[in-house]
Amino acid sequence: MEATQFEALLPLASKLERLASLTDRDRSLIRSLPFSLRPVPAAHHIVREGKAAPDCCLLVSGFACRHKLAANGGRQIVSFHLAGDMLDLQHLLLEVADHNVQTITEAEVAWIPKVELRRVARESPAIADALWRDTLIEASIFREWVLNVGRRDARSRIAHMLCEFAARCETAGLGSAESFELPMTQEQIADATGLTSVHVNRMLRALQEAGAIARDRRHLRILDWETMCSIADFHPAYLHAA
Amino acid sequence: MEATQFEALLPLASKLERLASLTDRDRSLIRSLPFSLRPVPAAHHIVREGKAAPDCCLLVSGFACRHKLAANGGRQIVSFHLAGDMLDLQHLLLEVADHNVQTITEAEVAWIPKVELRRVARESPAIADALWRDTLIEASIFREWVLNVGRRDARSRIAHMLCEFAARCETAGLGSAESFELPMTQEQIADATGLTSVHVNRMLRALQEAGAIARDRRHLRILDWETMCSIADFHPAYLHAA
DNA sequence: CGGGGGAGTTGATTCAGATTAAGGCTGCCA
DNA sequence: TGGCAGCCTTAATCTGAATCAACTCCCCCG
Repeated sequence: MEATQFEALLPLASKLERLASLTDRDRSLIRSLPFSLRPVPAAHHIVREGKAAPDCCLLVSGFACRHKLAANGGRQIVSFHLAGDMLDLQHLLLEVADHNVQTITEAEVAWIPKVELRRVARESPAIADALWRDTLIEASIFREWVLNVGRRDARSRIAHMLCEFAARCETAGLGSAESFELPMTQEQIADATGLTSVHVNRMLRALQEAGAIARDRRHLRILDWETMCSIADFHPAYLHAA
Repeated sequence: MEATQFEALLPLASKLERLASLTDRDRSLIRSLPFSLRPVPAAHHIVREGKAAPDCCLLVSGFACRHKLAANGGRQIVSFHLAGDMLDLQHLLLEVADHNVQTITEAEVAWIPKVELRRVARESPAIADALWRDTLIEASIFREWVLNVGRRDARSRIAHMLCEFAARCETAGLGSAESFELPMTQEQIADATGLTSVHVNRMLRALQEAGAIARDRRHLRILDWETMCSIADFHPAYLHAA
C-alpha cells in the first residue's frame, strides 16, 4: 500500500474533473489517496460475484468488463470499462458483489481502501458529487443496454455497442471515435449484445459490406459516423458526457 | 408548494430507514422537505426524455414505470416502481432526462425541489448515503435486467420479472411475495421482458399449467416459491434488500 | 341493459437468430 | 519450422418467438 506513483491516479483525476468542477483542495485530496498498484493478466477475474471486498479498484490501464452468469450457462456482459473507470464503486456502499469483473486485455489496477475513498468523498462535496454522478451515468448506460438487448435487432445492437464504445474512448482521450482499437473478441461482443459469436460475425461483415465500418485485425474504423449512428439508433445524450 | 400533509413522505421515510441507520435529526430533516402533492391518472407521463426538471418526483401511491423508445417503434420498460420510490433521482445531478416515466395505475406524486433535496443530502451524511445506496441498488437491478433480457428464455424472463416484483412489493410492505396484485397488463410485461404480448400470454399460461402460479384477473399467487425461483433463475442477492 | 373498447386468448404462419459443424488464418512456443 | 491453440469465417439446418388474424370476455359508460 504505497502512496507513491501518483501518475496512476491521473485517469481517475481527469475523469472526475470532467464530472464536476474541482478546486485545488479537491485535487490534492485525490492525490492523497493511498493505493496499491498491481498488474493483471488478460482474462483474469478482479471481482467475483458473492464476495465482499475491503478495497475499491480503479482501472489504470487496459480494458475490463463486468458480467453475470445465467443458470442455463449463458453469460451476459453488462458493461465495458476503460482506463479511469472505478470498477466497483458499488462496493463503497453495498456489501456483496452482484456480478463479476474481469480483464479483457492486460491491465493495471489500483486498489484503494474503501474507508479512504469515503473519507475523501465526505471531505469534498465536489468529489462526492462527481462519484455519485458517475454512478448515475453508469445507471443510464445500463438502461440503454436494456433497450439495446431487448428491442433492437442484431445489426443495430452491434452498431450501437460500437458507437458507444467509440464515443467513450474518445471522451476518455483514447483515440478518435472514427478510428480506434477494439480490445474485445467477437465472442465478447456476442456476450454483450445477447447474440452468438457466429451471428456477430455475420453482422460485422454486413456492416462492412454496407460501407459503414472497415476492419483490420482488432482495429476498427467507422467510415460514416452519421449512417452508423442511424443504423445503431445511437443518440449520445444518455452518456451525459457534455 | 405546501409543506403540509407530511404523511405523503412516509413511504420515502421508511425506505430510507431501510437503507441507512437514521438519527432523529435525519428524520426531522426528511420531515422538513417541502413538496407539492398531485394526483396523476393512469397511463400518464410524469417525466419525458429530453426534458429538464427543477423538481424531483416521489411516488407516494400507485405504480409507475420507466421506459425508452427505439427507432424501430419498439418500447422497452426498464423498471417498475412502487410507493416510496424516487422516480428521477438522476435529475438531482444530471440535467436532461434520458428516459420517460409513466404511471401504470392512478397514482399520487410528490414534487420535491432539487435544491431542497440536495440541501438535506448535504446536511446529513446518512441521508446522502441512503440516497446514493438507492441509486446503486437501482443500477444493480438494471444489470440483472440486462442479463434477463439478454440471456434467459421467455419463460424464465417472465418468471424472473414476477419474482422480482413480488420480492420488492413484500419488502416495501405491499402484500406478501406469494400473493399480490399485479398492476401491469400483459403488454407492459412484454415491454419489460423484450417479448410480445401474445408470447407473454402463452408463457403465463404455461407457468399456470405447470402449477407454479395461479391467476385471477389481476391477482397473482405464486404457488411454489422454490420452483418458481428455479424456473426464474432468481437469486434475490442483487436486490441488496437485507 | 345494451353496446363498445380494452385486455386476454388461441391458432397458423413466418422469420430472425441459434445451433452445429467445418475449415482457415495468425501468432506463439517448443 | 512445425504444430497447436484461439479466433475468425462460412454454410446448413433447426427453433423460439414474432407476426397476423380472429375471437372472447369483462368492464365501463351511456
